[in-house]
Parts: sequence; structure tokens; C-alpha cells
Amino acid sequence: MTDLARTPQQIGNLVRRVRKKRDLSQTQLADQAGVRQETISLIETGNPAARLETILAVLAALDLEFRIVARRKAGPADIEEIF
Amino acid sequence: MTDLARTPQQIGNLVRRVRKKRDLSQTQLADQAGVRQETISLIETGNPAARLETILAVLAALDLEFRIVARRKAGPADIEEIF
DNA sequence: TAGCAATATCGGATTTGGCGCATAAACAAA
DNA sequence: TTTGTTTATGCGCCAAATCCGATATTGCTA
Repeated sequence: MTDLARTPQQIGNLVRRVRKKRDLSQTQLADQAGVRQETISLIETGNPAARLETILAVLAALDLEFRIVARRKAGPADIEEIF
Repeated sequence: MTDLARTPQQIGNLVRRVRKKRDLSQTQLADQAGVRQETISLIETGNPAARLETILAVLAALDLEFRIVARRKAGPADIEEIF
């Protein structure tokens, strides 16, 4: 699995998707990441001003991580990320 | 190029590395990203509380982007990131 | 070493995250 | 529909990012 993360929305969508796939509630994920349920809610709805460290903590709690790569043209497979 | 970005430090180091490779000053990068030189300085030194949108803007200005992937064991090639 | 460019800091102002505490609103299941 | 859960909001608070305008400091080069 490798997902494009160019906007807070894309990141939020992915977090929600993975969280649900893991059958976790926002509260459970929040506990694991050491933040509050409110914070997870904000992140999933695409909060652009979220703290970097918070995002990193949430990703780690989901066994995910960022990788930084050269920007590419968004292919067909990425289009659905918009929705 | 694909770099691990688990901590603000790793992200900051990468930003600085790429910026220099592109022969840009912090001020030039700041202009392109629509932020201030001070902000670039903070990010490069690993500011953990940087805003997500700011990081994204800086990466975009460097023609980079995040990708979210399943967490893996950090290999030998990643160790140097620590320094 | 001198001098200019580049980076790190500073004070004040504004804005917002995330916390604690709490609740409303939305969902899903019985 | 009714109940229990999950998610979205609200208010006050503190800390800190970022902005603006400058200035120490550091670093590189001549």
C-alpha cells in the first residue's frame, strides 16, 4: 500500500480508511496515539493546521509512516483520492 | 529517491539537503512556498509543532511529496538519518 | 581576516492546536 | 423507534506557530 498525501484531506481520508479497516474507533486510535478523540476527528476531516508531530503519532499508531518522494503526476489510481 | 520521514528531524534534514542540492537559500524556498524564511529555519531544525499545511507547502515547493506506506523496519540505509 | 550572504533569534500581535470537561448530533443495531 | 455507541462541537486555557519587522550570528568566499 502506498498512498499519495498531498493535502490534509488526503491524509485525513486515509487515516479514516485505515482506522476503520482496523476496526478501531476514534477514541481507541486516540488512546494509542496519545491524543484526544477530538483531535482524531479534526485530522480525519482534513484539518490543515494539525501539528506535524500529531500526524506522525497517529500514523505510527496505525503502523504507517511517511515517505518523501519526488513529486509525480497524479495517475488514474490517485484520482479517487479526491472523493 | 524515497526517504523515510518518521520524525520532524528527518523531515527537516531532508528539506535542508534537497534545498541545498537545488542551490536555494532559505529565503528563496520560503518565497516559493509562501512562508517566511524564519519558518523554513524552524522546519529544517526539526520543529515538531510545525503546521501540516506548512510542511506540505514546503515539500511542494521542492517538487516533493509525502506518500503514506506501511511501516517497515528501518534498514541500514536509514540509520544515517539519525545523525 | 575582512565583508557579504545566509541562517538563527527576538519582541509583539494574531491565530489556532490540543487539553480538560462536556454535550450535541449522527449512526447503527435491536 | 429506542438505546447505546461513535463522531462532531463548544467553551475556557495555555502554549506555540507564523506573521511582520529587524537584528544577532554564523558561514562562506575573496
